[in-house]
Amino acid sequence: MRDDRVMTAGVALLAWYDRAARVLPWRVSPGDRALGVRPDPYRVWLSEVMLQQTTVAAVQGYFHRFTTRWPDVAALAAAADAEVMAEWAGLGYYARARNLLACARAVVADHGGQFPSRREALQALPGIGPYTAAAIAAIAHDAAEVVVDGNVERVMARLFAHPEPMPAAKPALIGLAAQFTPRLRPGDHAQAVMDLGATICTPRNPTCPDCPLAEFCAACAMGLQAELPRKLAKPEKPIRQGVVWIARRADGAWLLEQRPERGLLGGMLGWPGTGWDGSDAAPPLDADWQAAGEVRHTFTHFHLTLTVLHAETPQNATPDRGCFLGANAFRPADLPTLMRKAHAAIGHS
DNA sequence: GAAGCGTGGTG
DNA sequence: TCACCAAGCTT
Repeated sequence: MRDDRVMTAGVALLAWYDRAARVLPWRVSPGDRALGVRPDPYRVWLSEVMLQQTTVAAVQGYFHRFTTRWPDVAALAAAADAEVMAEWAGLGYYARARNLLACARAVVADHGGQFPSRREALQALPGIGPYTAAAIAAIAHDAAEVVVDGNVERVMARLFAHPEPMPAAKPALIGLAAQFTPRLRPGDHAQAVMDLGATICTPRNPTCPDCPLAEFCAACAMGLQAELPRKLAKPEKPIRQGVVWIARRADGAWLLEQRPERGLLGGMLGWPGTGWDGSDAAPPLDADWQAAGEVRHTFTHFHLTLTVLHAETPQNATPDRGCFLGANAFRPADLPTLMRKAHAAIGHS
């Protein structure tokens, strides 16, 4: 596409954004942005981290609870690890929560409590990679950064009918995104592409008749919009098995343990159990273990079938693993979803 | 560079 | 039902 045509397409996209921008709690509307209002970098950062590989619908409630409880980066930096992990429970990719805290503390300790404004400094912080650094710089500071996420890749692949499959196409798509990013309003431009990708130029069944870029789009002209970007087939997910032991003491306390910092569900609370790779383990204490059900759960790269065993234990029980957590202190909502499912499988409160 | 890392929605 | 997918980062 000719340069002036690309520029015209960018203008059309911003015009569409000015009337169709989604209203989101971490955003400044394009109208307010034009008046010089800028979003709070803390809220932009928090939203961007939560939105990594996660839908807006899933993030909304978490964002509201986090910002209510910890309204600024200093408050979050001062929070206890377990409180933040519990608040993140259910959102997934728990390394994000650990990095979130590490980042907040680094901003307080090394940056005087102010988020850096430059992309390079942002990207040096925990949990902030190339995308998130560019997004914060562009959205919070209107820096002329090229913001490339899955939406941008998809829109670029279609707009320019780039046939190369992902992820090999990434460098070329970054180049196209750089060509497409305007010098004026780069923050609004980035958010406009996100909105377009989320509402019109969707992965499946894009609604080209509603698209402000339709007349510029090479894929749409060729009817290829649903085929792009091409992706290589993913390997099949193996099925793994495991067991969890859910013990309830006479006083109502639950036997839980904190999982190792690294790895799956790292740092989260969970029920003592076996590994999920065929490795064996002994129950955390001797008891009359009863089969309570089976839970099926799918992670990013495998399916899991979890056998849930349950036992009532005497008040003086001394487990080999984990700690009893009082009935008042235990909330299923503090557990990752898999562990909530296991708790639900035993069928009482 | 590839693998590991969650979950809920959807077609 | 089930495979695919979402505003990626880390190792």
